[in-house]
Amino acid sequence: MSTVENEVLADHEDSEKDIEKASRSIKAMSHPLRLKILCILGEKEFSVQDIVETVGTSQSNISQHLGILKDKGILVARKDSNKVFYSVSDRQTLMLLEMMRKVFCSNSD
Amino acid sequence: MSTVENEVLADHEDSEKDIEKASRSIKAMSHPLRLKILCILGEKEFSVQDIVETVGTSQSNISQHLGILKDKGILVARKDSNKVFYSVSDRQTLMLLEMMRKVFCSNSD
DNA sequence: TATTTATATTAGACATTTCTAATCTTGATT
DNA sequence: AATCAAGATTAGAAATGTCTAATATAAATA
Repeated sequence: MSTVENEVLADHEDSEKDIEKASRSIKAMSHPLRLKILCILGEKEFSVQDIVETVGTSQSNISQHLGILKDKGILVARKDSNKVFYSVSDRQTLMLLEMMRKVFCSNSD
Repeated sequence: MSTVENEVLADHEDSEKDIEKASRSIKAMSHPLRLKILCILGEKEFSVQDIVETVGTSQSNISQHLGILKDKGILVARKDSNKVFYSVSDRQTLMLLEMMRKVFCSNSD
Protein backbone atom coordinates (compact mmCIF):
# COMPACT_ATOMS: atom_id res chain seq x y z
CA MET A 1 0.00 0.00 0.00
CA SER A 2 1.29 3.44 -0.95
CA THR A 3 2.21 6.19 1.47
CA VAL A 4 -0.62 8.30 0.13
CA GLU A 5 -3.17 5.57 0.83
CA ASN A 6 -1.74 5.17 4.32
CA GLU A 7 -2.14 8.86 4.94
CA VAL A 8 -5.71 8.82 3.69
CA LEU A 9 -6.57 5.92 5.99
CA ALA A 10 -4.84 7.59 8.93
CA ASP A 11 -6.74 10.82 8.26
CA HIS A 12 -9.97 8.88 8.19
CA GLU A 13 -9.20 7.18 11.49
CA ASP A 14 -8.17 10.53 12.96
CA SER A 15 -11.44 12.13 11.96
CA GLU A 16 -13.38 9.17 13.37
CA LYS A 17 -11.57 9.67 16.67
CA ASP A 18 -12.10 13.42 16.50
CA ILE A 19 -15.80 12.86 16.03
CA GLU A 20 -16.02 10.43 18.94
CA LYS A 21 -14.11 12.81 21.18
CA ALA A 22 -16.05 15.89 20.07
CA SER A 23 -19.28 13.99 20.51
CA ARG A 24 -18.41 13.11 24.10
CA SER A 25 -17.41 16.67 24.95
CA ILE A 26 -20.42 18.25 23.30
CA LYS A 27 -22.75 15.78 24.97
CA ALA A 28 -21.19 16.72 28.29
CA MET A 29 -21.98 20.39 27.61
CA SER A 30 -25.53 19.69 26.43
CA HIS A 31 -27.25 19.08 29.75
CA PRO A 32 -29.23 22.14 30.97
CA LEU A 33 -27.63 22.18 34.42
CA ARG A 34 -24.15 21.68 33.01
CA LEU A 35 -24.68 24.39 30.41
CA LYS A 36 -25.85 26.68 33.20
CA ILE A 37 -22.74 25.88 35.20
CA LEU A 38 -20.57 26.71 32.18
CA CYS A 39 -22.43 29.99 31.64
CA ILE A 40 -21.95 30.97 35.28
CA LEU A 41 -18.27 30.14 35.27
CA GLY A 42 -17.40 32.17 32.19
CA GLU A 43 -13.85 33.43 32.74
CA LYS A 44 -13.98 33.17 36.54
CA GLU A 45 -13.57 30.28 38.94
CA PHE A 46 -16.21 29.29 41.48
CA SER A 47 -16.37 26.98 44.47
CA VAL A 48 -18.83 24.09 44.52
CA GLN A 49 -21.03 25.80 47.08
CA ASP A 50 -21.12 28.99 44.98
CA ILE A 51 -22.36 26.90 42.08
CA VAL A 52 -24.90 25.01 44.20
CA GLU A 53 -26.37 28.32 45.39
CA THR A 54 -26.48 29.91 41.95
CA VAL A 55 -27.77 26.95 39.98
CA GLY A 56 -30.17 25.70 42.60
CA THR A 57 -30.13 21.92 42.99
CA SER A 58 -28.62 19.49 45.50
CA GLN A 59 -24.93 19.45 46.33
CA SER A 60 -24.71 15.82 45.25
CA ASN A 61 -26.28 16.58 41.91
CA ILE A 62 -23.94 19.51 41.22
CA SER A 63 -20.95 17.45 42.27
CA GLN A 64 -21.88 14.72 39.81
CA HIS A 65 -22.34 17.21 36.99
CA LEU A 66 -19.03 18.88 37.79
CA GLY A 67 -17.43 15.45 37.76
CA ILE A 68 -18.72 14.81 34.25
CA LEU A 69 -17.46 18.17 32.96
CA LYS A 70 -14.07 17.61 34.58
CA ASP A 71 -13.87 14.07 33.24
CA LYS A 72 -14.34 15.31 29.68
CA GLY A 73 -11.64 17.95 30.14
CA ILE A 74 -14.06 20.86 29.95
CA LEU A 75 -13.45 22.02 33.51
CA VAL A 76 -10.43 21.91 35.78
CA ALA A 77 -10.51 21.81 39.58
CA ARG A 78 -8.23 23.51 42.07
CA LYS A 79 -8.39 22.47 45.69
CA ASP A 80 -7.81 25.08 48.40
CA SER A 81 -7.97 23.47 51.86
CA ASN A 82 -11.63 22.63 52.36
CA LYS A 83 -12.95 24.06 49.12
CA VAL A 84 -12.68 23.09 45.47
CA PHE A 85 -12.72 25.75 42.77
CA TYR A 86 -13.78 24.92 39.24
CA SER A 87 -13.02 26.83 36.05
CA VAL A 88 -13.17 26.34 32.29
CA SER A 89 -10.10 24.38 31.26
CA ASP A 90 -8.81 26.41 28.31
CA ARG A 91 -9.27 29.42 26.07
CA GLN A 92 -10.63 27.41 23.13
CA THR A 93 -13.45 25.91 25.18
CA LEU A 94 -14.21 29.41 26.45
CA MET A 95 -14.41 30.62 22.84
CA LEU A 96 -16.74 27.74 21.95
CA LEU A 97 -19.01 28.70 24.85
CA GLU A 98 -18.97 32.31 23.68
CA MET A 99 -20.00 31.16 20.21
CA MET A 100 -22.84 29.07 21.67
CA ARG A 101 -24.02 32.16 23.51
CA LYS A 102 -24.02 34.09 20.22
CA VAL A 103 -26.03 31.41 18.47
CA PHE A 104 -28.55 30.61 21.19
CA CYS A 105 -28.98 33.59 23.51
CA SER A 106 -31.52 36.29 22.84
CA ASN A 107 -29.54 39.11 24.50
CA SER A 108 -25.95 38.09 24.00
CA ASP A 109 -24.75 41.66 23.31
CA MET B 1 -43.41 45.67 41.46
CA SER B 2 -41.12 48.14 39.70
CA THR B 3 -40.35 48.10 35.99
CA VAL B 4 -36.73 47.37 36.77
CA GLU B 5 -37.64 44.29 38.81
CA ASN B 6 -39.92 43.15 36.01
CA GLU B 7 -37.08 43.46 33.55
CA VAL B 8 -34.72 41.53 35.79
CA LEU B 9 -37.25 38.72 36.20
CA ALA B 10 -37.94 38.70 32.45
CA ASP B 11 -34.21 38.51 31.73
CA HIS B 12 -33.88 35.62 34.13
CA GLU B 13 -36.76 33.76 32.49
CA ASP B 14 -35.30 34.53 29.07
CA SER B 15 -31.96 33.08 30.02
CA GLU B 16 -33.63 29.98 31.47
CA LYS B 17 -35.43 29.50 28.17
CA ASP B 18 -32.22 30.19 26.25
CA ILE B 19 -30.47 27.53 28.25
CA GLU B 20 -33.23 24.98 27.70
CA LYS B 21 -33.27 25.68 23.97
CA ALA B 22 -29.49 25.70 23.64
CA SER B 23 -29.34 22.49 25.63
CA ARG B 24 -31.77 20.75 23.29
CA SER B 25 -29.92 21.93 20.17
CA ILE B 26 -26.49 21.06 21.50
CA LYS B 27 -27.69 17.66 22.66
CA ALA B 28 -29.03 17.07 19.15
CA MET B 29 -25.57 17.81 17.75
CA SER B 30 -23.75 15.64 20.27
CA HIS B 31 -24.49 12.18 18.84
CA PRO B 32 -21.55 10.77 16.84
CA LEU B 33 -23.64 9.96 13.76
CA ARG B 34 -25.39 13.30 13.84
CA LEU B 35 -22.09 15.14 14.27
CA LYS B 36 -20.75 13.20 11.32
CA ILE B 37 -23.76 14.20 9.26
CA LEU B 38 -23.21 17.85 10.17
CA CYS B 39 -19.51 17.59 9.25
CA ILE B 40 -20.36 16.08 5.88
CA LEU B 41 -22.97 18.68 5.09
CA GLY B 42 -20.79 21.70 5.78
CA GLU B 43 -21.94 24.41 3.36
CA LYS B 44 -23.46 22.00 0.83
CA GLU B 45 -26.75 20.13 0.70
CA PHE B 46 -26.97 16.36 0.39
CA SER B 47 -29.72 13.87 -0.31
CA VAL B 48 -30.58 11.20 2.23
CA GLN B 49 -29.02 8.46 0.13
CA ASP B 50 -25.79 10.48 -0.22
CA ILE B 51 -25.66 10.70 3.57
CA VAL B 52 -26.50 7.01 4.05
CA GLU B 53 -23.61 6.04 1.74
CA THR B 54 -21.10 8.42 3.32
CA VAL B 55 -21.95 7.82 6.97
CA GLY B 56 -22.54 4.10 6.68
CA THR B 57 -25.56 2.92 8.62
CA SER B 58 -29.11 1.94 7.71
CA GLN B 59 -31.46 4.24 5.82
CA SER B 60 -33.94 4.09 8.68
CA ASN B 61 -31.32 5.07 11.21
CA ILE B 62 -30.12 8.04 9.12
CA SER B 63 -33.67 9.15 8.53
CA GLN B 64 -34.36 9.16 12.26
CA HIS B 65 -31.21 11.15 13.01
CA LEU B 66 -32.01 13.65 10.25
CA GLY B 67 -35.46 13.98 11.76
CA ILE B 68 -33.98 14.89 15.14
CA LEU B 69 -31.65 17.50 13.61
CA LYS B 70 -34.50 19.00 11.59
CA ASP B 71 -36.80 18.98 14.60
CA LYS B 72 -34.32 21.06 16.58
CA GLY B 73 -33.94 23.54 13.72
CA ILE B 74 -30.35 22.59 12.98
CA LEU B 75 -31.09 21.26 9.50
CA VAL B 76 -33.65 22.19 6.86
CA ALA B 77 -35.05 19.85 4.22
CA ARG B 78 -35.90 20.59 0.60
CA LYS B 79 -37.92 18.04 -1.35
CA ASP B 80 -37.22 17.59 -5.05
CA SER B 81 -39.57 15.00 -6.56
CA ASN B 82 -38.38 11.67 -5.16
CA LYS B 83 -35.45 12.96 -3.17
CA VAL B 84 -35.02 15.06 -0.03
CA PHE B 85 -32.02 17.33 0.35
CA TYR B 86 -30.79 18.38 3.76
CA SER B 87 -28.59 21.35 4.65
CA VAL B 88 -27.52 23.34 7.70
CA SER B 89 -30.31 25.76 8.54
CA ASP B 90 -28.41 29.02 8.94
CA ARG B 91 -25.08 30.80 8.90
CA GLN B 92 -24.78 31.00 12.69
CA THR B 93 -25.14 27.25 13.13
CA LEU B 94 -22.55 26.81 10.41
CA MET B 95 -20.20 29.10 12.33
CA LEU B 96 -20.78 27.12 15.51
CA LEU B 97 -19.89 23.91 13.67
CA GLU B 98 -16.75 25.57 12.34
CA MET B 99 -15.80 26.56 15.87
CA MET B 100 -16.37 23.02 17.09
CA ARG B 101 -14.05 21.81 14.35
CA LYS B 102 -11.40 24.26 15.55
CA VAL B 103 -11.70 23.09 19.13
CA PHE B 104 -11.95 19.35 18.57
CA CYS B 105 -10.30 18.42 15.27
CA SER B 106 -6.63 17.62 14.99
CA ASN B 107 -6.23 18.85 11.40
CA SER B 108 -8.79 21.59 11.09
CA ASP B 109 -6.53 23.84 8.93
C1' DT C 1 -51.48 -0.08 -13.04
C1' DA C 2 -47.62 -2.80 -11.15
C1' DT C 3 -43.02 -2.09 -9.77
C1' DT C 4 -39.18 0.36 -8.23
C1' DT C 5 -36.79 3.99 -5.78
C1' DA C 6 -36.31 7.26 -2.08
C1' DT C 7 -37.61 8.39 2.30
C1' DA C 8 -40.40 8.22 6.66
C1' DT C 9 -42.66 5.98 10.48
C1' DT C 10 -43.50 2.64 14.12
C1' DA C 11 -42.86 -0.73 17.81
C1' DG C 12 -40.20 -2.63 21.01
C1' DA C 13 -35.79 -4.47 23.01
C1' DC C 14 -31.71 -2.69 24.96
C1' DA C 15 -28.48 0.83 26.75
C1' DT C 16 -27.49 5.11 28.85
C1' DT C 17 -28.49 9.11 31.65
C1' DT C 18 -30.35 11.44 35.46
C1' DC C 19 -31.90 12.28 39.96
C1' DT C 20 -32.53 11.26 45.03
C1' DA C 21 -31.14 9.64 49.35
C1' DA C 22 -27.75 7.82 52.03
C1' DT C 23 -22.95 7.42 53.13
C1' DC C 24 -18.00 8.52 52.91
C1' DT C 25 -13.78 11.45 53.04
C1' DT C 26 -11.05 15.26 54.24
C1' DG C 27 -9.66 19.35 56.30
C1' DA C 28 -10.87 22.92 59.89
C1' DT C 29 -12.65 24.09 64.56
C1' DT C 30 -13.94 23.41 69.15
C1' DA D 1 -10.84 13.44 69.95
C1' DA D 2 -15.44 15.11 68.61
C1' DT D 3 -17.80 18.02 65.58
C1' DC D 4 -18.54 20.67 61.61
C1' DA D 5 -18.21 22.06 56.80
C1' DA D 6 -17.24 21.20 51.93
C1' DG D 7 -17.28 18.01 48.59
C1' DA D 8 -17.32 13.16 46.49
C1' DT D 9 -19.20 8.63 45.93
C1' DT D 10 -22.65 4.98 45.58
C1' DA D 11 -26.90 2.37 44.63
C1' DG D 12 -30.91 2.01 42.44
C1' DA D 13 -35.37 3.68 40.48
C1' DA D 14 -37.23 6.36 36.70
C1' DA D 15 -36.70 8.63 32.40
C1' DT D 16 -34.66 9.08 27.94
C1' DG D 17 -32.16 7.75 23.90
C1' DT D 18 -30.74 4.39 20.37
C1' DC D 19 -30.95 0.76 17.15
C1' DT D 20 -33.19 -2.99 14.34
C1' DA D 21 -36.72 -4.89 11.69
C1' DA D 22 -40.87 -4.36 9.62
C1' DT D 23 -44.07 -1.47 7.33
C1' DA D 24 -45.86 2.78 5.15
C1' DT D 25 -45.90 6.58 1.81
C1' DA D 26 -45.06 9.00 -2.36
C1' DA D 27 -43.04 9.93 -6.71
C1' DA D 28 -41.01 7.83 -10.96
C1' DT D 29 -40.81 4.39 -14.35
C1' DA D 30 -41.95 0.23 -16.95
